[in-house]
Amino acid sequence: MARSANFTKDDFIKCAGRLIAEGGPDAATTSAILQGVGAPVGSFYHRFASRDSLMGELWLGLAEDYQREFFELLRIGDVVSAALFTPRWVRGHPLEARILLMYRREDFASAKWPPEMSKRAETLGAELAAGLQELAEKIDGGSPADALVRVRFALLDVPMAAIRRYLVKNEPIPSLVDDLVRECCAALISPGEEPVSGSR
Amino acid sequence: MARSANFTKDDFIKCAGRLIAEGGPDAATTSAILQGVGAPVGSFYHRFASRDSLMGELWLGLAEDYQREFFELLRIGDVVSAALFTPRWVRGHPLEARILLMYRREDFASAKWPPEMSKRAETLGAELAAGLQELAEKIDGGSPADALVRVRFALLDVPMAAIRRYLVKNEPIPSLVDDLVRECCAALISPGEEPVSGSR
DNA sequence: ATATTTCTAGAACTAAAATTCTAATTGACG
DNA sequence: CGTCAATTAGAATTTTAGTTCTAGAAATAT
Repeated sequence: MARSANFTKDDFIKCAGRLIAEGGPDAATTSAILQGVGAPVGSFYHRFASRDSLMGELWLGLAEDYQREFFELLRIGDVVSAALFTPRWVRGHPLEARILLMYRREDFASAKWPPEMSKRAETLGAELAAGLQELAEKIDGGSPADALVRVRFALLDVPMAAIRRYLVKNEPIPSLVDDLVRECCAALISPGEEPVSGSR
Repeated sequence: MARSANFTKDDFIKCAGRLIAEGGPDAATTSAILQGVGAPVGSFYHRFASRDSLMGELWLGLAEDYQREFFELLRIGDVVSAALFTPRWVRGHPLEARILLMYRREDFASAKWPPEMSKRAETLGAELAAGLQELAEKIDGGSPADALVRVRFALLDVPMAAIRRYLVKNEPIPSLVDDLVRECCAALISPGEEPVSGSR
């Protein structure tokens, strides 16, 4: 029904991802992306409303992948292995990790994502909060509010902190990181029923 | 010997700091700073070689303050109270903390600080590494390399992770944070001699 | 073959930020 | 009081990134 395309949306998204993994979000300028793909501007704006729009799709895609996998583990219920998810994910997705985990969401949006994307991001955040909440109710960690803080810290903040340095230096995550995460997790979450036997 | 100044370097640095605390490094554009201070461009470039130069002075000043205080604690030697330093510093310096701890150094330098400043930053990093190294030798945490990772994680990474959320939301740091840091620290660093008695 | 629609092309436009440059002030000092 | 250096002043330039716009090319259905 019409001319066939030389490029796909994904060509642009992939290229932007590569540029970001190498040099951060600022390195993914429209012209750098264009040059990387070998496409003219027109072909870019034919597919994306704006650069922010591309950045949004890229970030949301990765964040949704990451969170979906994390939730699968959460369902199973083992707290420690949920805490170990992040280092494992980073090992399995080194490029994606450098994009998703080294920067803040704001670095991907000059404050103006299309509203549809802001909604998606909001949903993601709400789901995560709900999942953690549910888990928090199962442990005893002082008040319910405190238990939530505790769970979020043990399952997300500490693992992130443990991997960040390696992400920044672009080095593989040593297995010592898992030990550190495990030890913190055990200390932070009072043992429901399972002792601290290693999973990975 | 000459005309008296209407502004000081510090006027510009303070104003930039305020802007960054409110809206991040990108909010501290030269024109925003100029407007905040009420000065014309000429007066700015009379004092600073470039915007990067101003950002460098601002960042280095804060980093040096932070690190100096941290080292005073390190000398004393109590590991747990060193780990609790960061939340304490954030409580005492909320504005400075938002500038120093919410962003990466690169956010303050578009890749090009004057070499003198890069040197200062390098020195800071080396001093920190040396201090941690010294401490690492006193604890038993596997190989010497592992002990260093462990100490850095317990004294810096974990406390940072514990406060970041509150920094971002611009909320006061709850005392629960100290508990979490303390618990992790105790779990990570094998007790030299002191048990886990609370200090703050 | 031609009409229709999608896609390619890239020159031109816009906007924002950093920086330069030249001229004018101003205050202390001889 | 006139000179000199530090400082103020701000218009103008440069740079860089994002975006718009108009024209043309290509695939497919009729």
